[in-house]
Formats: sequence, C-alpha cells, structure tokens
Amino acid sequence: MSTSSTAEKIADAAQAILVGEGAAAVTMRRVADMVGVSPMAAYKHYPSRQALLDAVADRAFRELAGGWGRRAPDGPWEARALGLMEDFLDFALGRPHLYRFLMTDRRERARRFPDDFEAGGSPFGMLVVVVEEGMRAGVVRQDDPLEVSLAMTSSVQGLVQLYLGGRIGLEEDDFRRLCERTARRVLDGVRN
Amino acid sequence: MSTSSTAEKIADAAQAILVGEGAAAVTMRRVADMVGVSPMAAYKHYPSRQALLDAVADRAFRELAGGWGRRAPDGPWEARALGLMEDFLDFALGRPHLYRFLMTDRRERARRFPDDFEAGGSPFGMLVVVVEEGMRAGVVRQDDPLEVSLAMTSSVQGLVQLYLGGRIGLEEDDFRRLCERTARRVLDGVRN
DNA sequence: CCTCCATGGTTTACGGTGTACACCATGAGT
DNA sequence: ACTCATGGTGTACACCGTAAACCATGGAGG
Repeated sequence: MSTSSTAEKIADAAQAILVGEGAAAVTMRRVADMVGVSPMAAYKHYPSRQALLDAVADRAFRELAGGWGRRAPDGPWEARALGLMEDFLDFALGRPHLYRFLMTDRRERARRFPDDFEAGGSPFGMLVVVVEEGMRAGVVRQDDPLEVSLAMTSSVQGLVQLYLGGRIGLEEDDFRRLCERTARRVLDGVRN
Repeated sequence: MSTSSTAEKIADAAQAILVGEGAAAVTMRRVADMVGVSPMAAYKHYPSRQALLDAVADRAFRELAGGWGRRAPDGPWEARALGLMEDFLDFALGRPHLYRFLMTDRRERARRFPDDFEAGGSPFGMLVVVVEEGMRAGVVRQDDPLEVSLAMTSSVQGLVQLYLGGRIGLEEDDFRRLCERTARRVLDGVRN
C-alpha cells in the first residue's frame, strides 16, 4: 500500500499541518520531522518552501475538484444553486485554514475571472452552468451569466471572510442560515 | 510639531511599513532602525510584535473612521449607497496592504456583526442608516436593515478579496465598474 | 566486472527573526 | 540624599529558510 514517494509524504505532511493550523505553521523542519527525514531532504524535491506550498495548493485544488455538486446534482434551479453554496460552505467552514490558504492568499498563476472561470471543476464554473440554464428556462433575467454568477458567489465569499475573520458572532448553523437568507436577497433583489 | 513620544514614532514606523509592504514586512528590528533606537526599545512600549500590530490596527481604524461618506453626503438613496461603496473601494484599492491587514486577518476583539455593527464610524454603519431611510421612503423592501446592508457590503467585499488575490484580470477602472454593476444586481435581484 | 554518475539523503553553517534577561542613565518624589 | 519607576542598551537563545559540501547507493555503459 504505502509505496508513496518521499516527495508525496512531504506534501502529505505539509498539507496535514496546513489543514490543522494554517500555512504559517508549515515549517520545513517540522515537515521533515513528521516524515522522519532531515530538514534539507525536502529541498531535493521542492526548491523552496513556497514551491512546496504551491504544490500543496495544486494538490488540494485537484482533490477538491471532484466534490462539488454532490448535494443537489439535479432538481429545480434554485435548489441546485443553493446546494452549490452549501457545498462551498462545507469546505470553507470545515477546513478554514485550507480555505484561507487557497482562496485568500495572493497566488500567482491563479485562475483569473473573465477568462479562466468558465471551466468546470470549480463551484463557480458549475454555478455558471446552472445560471445559464436558469436563463434559458426564463427563471433568471437575461444578463451576463458570468457576472450574475459572480454576484451570487462574491456575497457568500464576503460573508465567509467576515465569519472566518471572527467578525460575525453567530454559531455555525446560524451563520449558514444567514448565508442562505443573503443568497435569496441577491436572487430577489433588495429594492421595492 | 514633533513632540511625539517614542511609542508614537514606533507605531508610525510600523504603520508606514505595513501600508507600503504588508504586515509580514513589519519586523521589530526594522521599525527600531527607522526610529533610530535599539530593537528592544519597542518592547518598553508594546509587550510584543503582535501588540504593536494591534495598536497600529486600532489607530488605523480610528483614522479611517472620519473619512467615510464624503463622496455623497446627501442626495438620492441609491447615489449615497453607491458613494459609500466608492469610498470603500478607494480605501481597499488605494491601500491594499492596510486593507488586508485590517479586514481579512483574524483579529480578536474585532467588532462582531449583529451587535457591534450599528454604530457609526464604519461604512457599514452608515449604510445601515441609508438603508433604513430607504425603507422608510418605501424605496427598499421592508426587511432587516442590518442583513440587507450586509448583503450589499459582503458582495463588494467578496469582489475585493478576489481582486486583491489576483483572481480578477481587470484594470482598476474596469473592476470598479464591475463592482457597480454587481451592486446594482444586488439591488434589483437576479431572478426574473 | 569495473566505473561513473545521477538520485536522494546527511551535517554544518549563515543570516534573519521574536524576545527574555540583565544592565544602566536619568529625573522625580520622599 | 536615597529610592525607584521609566525607557533605553547589549547580549543571548531558539527558531526559521536555505546555501554548501559531503556521502551512500544503485543502475547504465564500457
């Protein structure tokens, strides 16, 4: 079974620390200790700490890619959109350190909005598909599907940022309900 | 003029580094150098680096407090709300390092959503007032003013998070317009 | 079979970081 | 005059990323 290379073990260890305590806690010495190897050994596989963290980010993104959309693979438009939001919240609230690392740390070579965001694999890409279907079905106003999806996701991302930053004094369940209410307001608008 | 205490000079230096290069670049030795004092001198005024950063955060929040709402102090409801958004974007895009430090880093003793957010001084508090007026005037649907304001601000915060994370490939002007379009979608809803 | 050398490990060392600790100058209060 | 809080100093330690030099080993080429 465990025919994993040292490089993989190092990435595993780094990811474990990252998930548990955040990127700042990932030190080369500590990772090496966990693998049972000297600190410099990691540099035979990754040229720098940053490169190791980048590799962990790539891996984590790939691992995540398959998990979106489980909750509501089909059904009415709104349920699917809200299901994607729930999936997103599962990730953000279940692995907050990983979420911050992947989503809020500045990262070169990240996917950029107008061009790289149509592809699947991300909850955003799946939401775009749902929104386009909603437009075809006449449930959603005719508009730019990418920007409409962005309006829906960015508000949840903003809420998550506030929540993880300790600025929303709610239990997780209450926070999830706040997210749903907010998503519905975005759907229905605020104006009279 | 410069009858400022050493403690203030230290906070000034720390804030200058932070605004220019981000919190990670704020080292005690560098701050001390800028003030012309030995590294350990700072510890006579702040028990730790973190305490110094906290003091800088407090100061920066206070300095910011007076600046909101200049752009559109009165006028129609929508113009005032969008003016507050522009003020917010001026800050976020003009001082990105400070913005990240103040808004996205986890900070104990930060203001929390349901209770501490009604007070003025923050753009959020001012938006709540505008929203309440809009409700009284019948322009905004009757709803929880705090949560409505949150729906409007969180989407912009999410967009800023994406933009500062390098995930939106737009020039600043185009990004500002995207924020305005998104804000209008939140106002008007997305559903048909 | 002997040689060579890439692969992946080691130890040591350097410069940078936060900060604990012991020390000291100075000025105000008794 | 004595005391002592205040705010400064230099030294030292533990930890960090990583450069550099060295070394075991196993497979390829002669």
